[in-house]
This record gives sequence, structure tokens and C-alpha cells, in this order.
Amino acid sequence: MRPTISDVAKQSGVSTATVSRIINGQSGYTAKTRQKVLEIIQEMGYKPNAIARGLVNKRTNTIGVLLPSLSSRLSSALLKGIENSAHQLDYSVIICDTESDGKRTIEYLDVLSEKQIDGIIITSEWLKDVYEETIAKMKIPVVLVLTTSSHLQIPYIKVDDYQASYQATEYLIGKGHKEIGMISGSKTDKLAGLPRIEGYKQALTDNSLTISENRITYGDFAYRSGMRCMEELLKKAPEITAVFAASDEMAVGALSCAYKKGVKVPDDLSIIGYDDTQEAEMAIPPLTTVHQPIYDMGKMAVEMLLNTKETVGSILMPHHIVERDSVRKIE
Amino acid sequence: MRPTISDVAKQSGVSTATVSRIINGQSGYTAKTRQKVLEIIQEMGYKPNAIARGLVNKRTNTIGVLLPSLSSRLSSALLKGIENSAHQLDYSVIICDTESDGKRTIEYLDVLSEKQIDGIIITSEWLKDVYEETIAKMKIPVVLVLTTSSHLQIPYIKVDDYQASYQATEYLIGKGHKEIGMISGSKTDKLAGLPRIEGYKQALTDNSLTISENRITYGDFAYRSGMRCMEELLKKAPEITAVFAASDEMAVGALSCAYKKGVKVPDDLSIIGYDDTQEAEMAIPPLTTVHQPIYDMGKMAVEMLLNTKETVGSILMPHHIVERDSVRKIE
DNA sequence: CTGAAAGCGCTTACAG
DNA sequence: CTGAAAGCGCTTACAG
Repeated sequence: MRPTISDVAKQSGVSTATVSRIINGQSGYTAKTRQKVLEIIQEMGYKPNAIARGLVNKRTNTIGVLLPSLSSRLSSALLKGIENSAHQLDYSVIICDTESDGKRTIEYLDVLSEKQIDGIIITSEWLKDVYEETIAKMKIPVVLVLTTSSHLQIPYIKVDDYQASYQATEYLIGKGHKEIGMISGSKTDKLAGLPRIEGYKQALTDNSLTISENRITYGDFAYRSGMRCMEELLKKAPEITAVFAASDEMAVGALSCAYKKGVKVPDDLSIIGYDDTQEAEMAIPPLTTVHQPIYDMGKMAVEMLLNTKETVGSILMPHHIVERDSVRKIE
Repeated sequence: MRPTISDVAKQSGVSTATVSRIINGQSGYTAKTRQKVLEIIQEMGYKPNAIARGLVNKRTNTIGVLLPSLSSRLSSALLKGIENSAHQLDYSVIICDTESDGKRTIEYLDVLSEKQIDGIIITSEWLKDVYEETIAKMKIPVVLVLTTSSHLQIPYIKVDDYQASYQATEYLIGKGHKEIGMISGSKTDKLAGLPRIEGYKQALTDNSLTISENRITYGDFAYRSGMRCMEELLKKAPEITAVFAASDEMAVGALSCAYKKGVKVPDDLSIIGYDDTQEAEMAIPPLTTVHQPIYDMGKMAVEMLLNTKETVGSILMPHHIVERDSVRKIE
């Protein structure tokens, strides 16, 4: 059995109250008793029981994070930002891989709530009404990353998807491309699906270019869907000279498909991605893409979550295009 | 304030003991009181406080995981396996990104211990003596993944690095390659560094091929070091026709370097990787590599950790080569 | 400066 | 079948 506070109290010949004050850096003891107690603590290898502490303090110093796809580069970069920031502030983080599954999400929300965590960060996932209801009930601070809420006014951190998508498309147009395809997320996805499609379309319209449904394909942000969409595009819209993919993973899928079909990037076809995960840097050729400050968004999320002093609202983070080698200028 | 067990007891007109028995599925109450209590619970939205429970039960239903590089594909695949398995068994997982930093590792170990978690999984990282000392002190079950312990007899799950590396090299030899370079981890790394170098060397020796120090380069398992090592290899050992990289990330780095230098893979140069993360599949060309069952190792780790009934020892998982398009046969 | 005591929200013998 | 009471390991008024 590990020693408890009363063990060290007994050994030191003082009360548990005094020991408690000492380990919590409060006042109310002489330097001498302090030293004595510290010695005993050292000697016995005493470590306070955080569970008992949590019960009385009503603070567990741990937060929970919900992620829809734990193993993607996007999620893990976000998670790293969150974890690092939390650790700095002396918090632990519990991860919850929802796998975009509503049942699991509710389960996780319940568990986290029972474990009395101090806050929750929800990432990437569209908040169904049920989620919002259970969130509303549990009275725990929540911050959203890469997503927003519809009914509740939960603070969020994200990039302006519409704007970013608009700019990506304009970038391609600026390079002389007129027939531009898109590898999009699902059009029912109100987060990273629809807004990005709309940004793309608007940029086309504003530049007097035609929009063709043939040039838009729908994936799920993952690699394989990127391959599949590229294949589709090559068939249905062979005239395109550039494509905008709504995630780097899909862009890399497009790259693989092009490679297989003997289509040279960027000579025959230009590709721009979205996210700027490490995949973009590692791609062949290195991928030009829309940079989202993912790691920073993670860090900021925990700061917002834990910072009770000022209730800032939501934050729209800046994005920008990072130029690498997958887009070429055409005349 | 959320309702407590005594709130529902009062409302139901029974004692907390009875409520406790009911929510824990024990016996000792009539169907009628059960139903009544359940109704009240529903009505009040009562959820048991896991912290209070943990204090008396001495079980928190949470485990901790130490990872040296949270954002790599290898770590996140492992983590996904761990999380999924834990969730199935009704456990939560706290992540700790050690960043290969000894100080952080000790800090994390202390925090986890104070938070009374039920077990710890340590991944990928060589266990310094200090770690083993503090692990020994804390009397918490530990399982190792992709690493081993030197003093303590902590169960581990890994692949036989030496064997796997030997086979990867023999595979290349079988394809007709005689001048084979290696992009290795650090030679001071006793886990994934040295053993893989030795496997490589032994395979060469057993096939009467010469070992040349010029053909061995040392990276850190990450992408950029792979690029750098490939560049070095191209300079110091231009005669090589194949290279064995000790991680997929480094292999992809090698691919990028080759691409930049106009060296065609696999026509001019064959490359085999190690790990079989998703990066291998996504590479151009798709990377032939040594498969480690990473996700499964994660799952298995938590099963071992939580399964107190039988103390199995350590487990050496099977590995195999998955052939894709980055190695060609030469005559 | 210091300690006795109550309390955090549960569970579990023990007694009836 | 059911409840009073003790206890898990802490912290915090309160009193001295």
C-alpha cells in the first residue's frame, strides 16, 4: 500500500491538516515543521492521491478530446497541439476516438462527464442535435475545433473554409487555369464539405468561368477516396488542367492516381490540396496547399477551454497558401 | 449542481446503499423499489461520480500511454489500437507525449501514478534506468510496445527487429541486388537502431556480399533524415542498386530525394521500407516494406495490461514483407 | 502556528 | 430486502 497523508502525518507527529497545507504551499506552519514533513514525505515516497483531491476540490486537472479519426495526420497534429498545451498547464488529456459514430460520441460524452473532467474539446465533427442536447445538460466547458455548433453558442476555433477555398481556386485561376476540377468532401457535410464547394464555385463565377457538375467529385477526405475521385475526374472531365482537393490526403490520392495513369503533375495536371499536414511536404511532387495552423489551433483550444478569466468568443484563424511544386503556370 | 446519490436516495425514499446496489446491478431489493429508483434517476438525470467511485473502489478505469512522437503515423496507429481496445473494455486512455524527453517522461509517470490509473503502456522508447526505477516504485502494471526493459521483467510486445531486418535485406538480395545501402536509425538506439543494422549486415555476410560502412547512413526515423541520408548515400556509395530504410518515413524521404535528383525508383534504385504505415501505401511509387501489425499490437497491449487472470509473458509478433512497387528484380 | 472535525460522493460489511 | 455507519484520502473552515 502506498502511504497516505495520514501516514506521513503520523510519522511527522503533526496533523493531516498541516501536511496538506505544506504540500499545497499554503501558509500556517514553521519552517522547521515544514522541513521535517518534507523529509518524511521524501523518505516514505509519499505522493498525493489525485482522485481524493479531485473529489474535494472538484477539479480533476484533466480534459477530454473527441476526434473522429485518430490516425489521420490532421487529427494527430491537432492532438499534439492539445496535449502539449495541456501538459504545460498541468492538465492530462483523455482521448476519445468517435470514429464519426454517433453512439460512441454520446457514450464518450457520458463517460467524460462521469469522470468529472474539467473540459471537453470536440474536433472536426458536425454536432448533431443530440450531442448538443447532452452537452447542454452536462455543464462542462466545451471548445470546438474545426467545427461549429448550431443551437448552442459554443466557442469554436477554425478557419474560414469558404474563404480559404475561394482563395485556393483563385490561386489556380491566377496561374492561368480555366478548367478546374474539384475533389470535395461530402456535399451533406456542412463543415468542410459544402462551404468549400461554394468557395470554389464562387471563385469560378467571379472570374467568369463555367461551373460544371461533371468537374466536381465527392470523397470522404481520405486517401482512397482521393484516388477514386481523380479517376472519375479523368473520365468525366478530361479537359481539366487543375484540381482543387479539399484535403491533403485526397490530394495525395489524386497524385497516386495520376502517377498510375501516367499523368504528370504538374506538367499535365496541377493539384492543390488543403490542410498542409506533413503529407503535403512528403508528397511527390511536394504539394501546394492551403495551410491551416492545425497545431496552433490545438494549443489555442486548450487555452480557451481553461482560461476562465475572459470569455473570448470564437476565433477564425488565418490561413494562407503555401506554394510547393504541384501547380504550374499555364499560358 | 448535479444530483448525487443521496439526492436520488432522498427522492426515492430509500437509502444510498440501496441506490448504490441498484446502479451496480447487485442484489438486495425488490423489483418495485428498483423501478422506482430507476425512474428517479432518469428524471433527475443522475450520473454516478466516477471520482468518488474510484476513491473507494481503487479502480479508475483509465490507463495511460506514453508516446515519444504523437504525430507520427506509427504512433497514431498504435494509439488507435490502444484506444479502441480500451474503449471496448470500458477504459479511458490518457495520452502523454514524451517527445523523447527524459524529464517529461518522469513527470508523466508521476502524474499518472498520482491519478491512480490502472495501468501504463509505454511505446517505442528505450527505458532509461531512471524510468525503470520509478516504474518499479509505483506498483502499477506496465506493458511495453515496440520496446523492452533491461532490468525489470516488464512484458513487451514487439517484432523481432533483427529477423525482420535480415529478411528485408535477403528479399533485396533475392531480387538480384548485390550492392545494398541502408538508411538506419541511430546506432546508439538499441531498439530499432542496432538490431536492424545487424540484421542487415548478417544477411549480407550470409550471402557473401561485402559490408561497407560507406553504404550505411544514420537518421532518426523521420522524413527529413531520410532525405538527408539518401543524399549522402548517392554521394558516398553511388554504386548501390537498392536501399533498406529502417522506417517508412525515412523511405519516403529517400523517395523524395531520388525524385529530386532524377533517380527513378524502382528503375534506377530499389527501396524497401519498414513499418507499413499508411505512408507506404500512399507513396509514389507505393512502397514495398516490412509489415508490423501496429494496430494489433496496440490492441493486444491493453488486453495484456488489463488481463490479470493469466500472466502471459512477452510476445513477439509476426512480421512479413508486403510487396508493392518500389523494388525491382535485376539480373 | 496547529489540530479536530466535517465533508466531498460513493461502496460495503454489518445488523436487522 | 433494507439502512446506519464507517471509510476511501484528501481539504478546509473553525477554534484555539
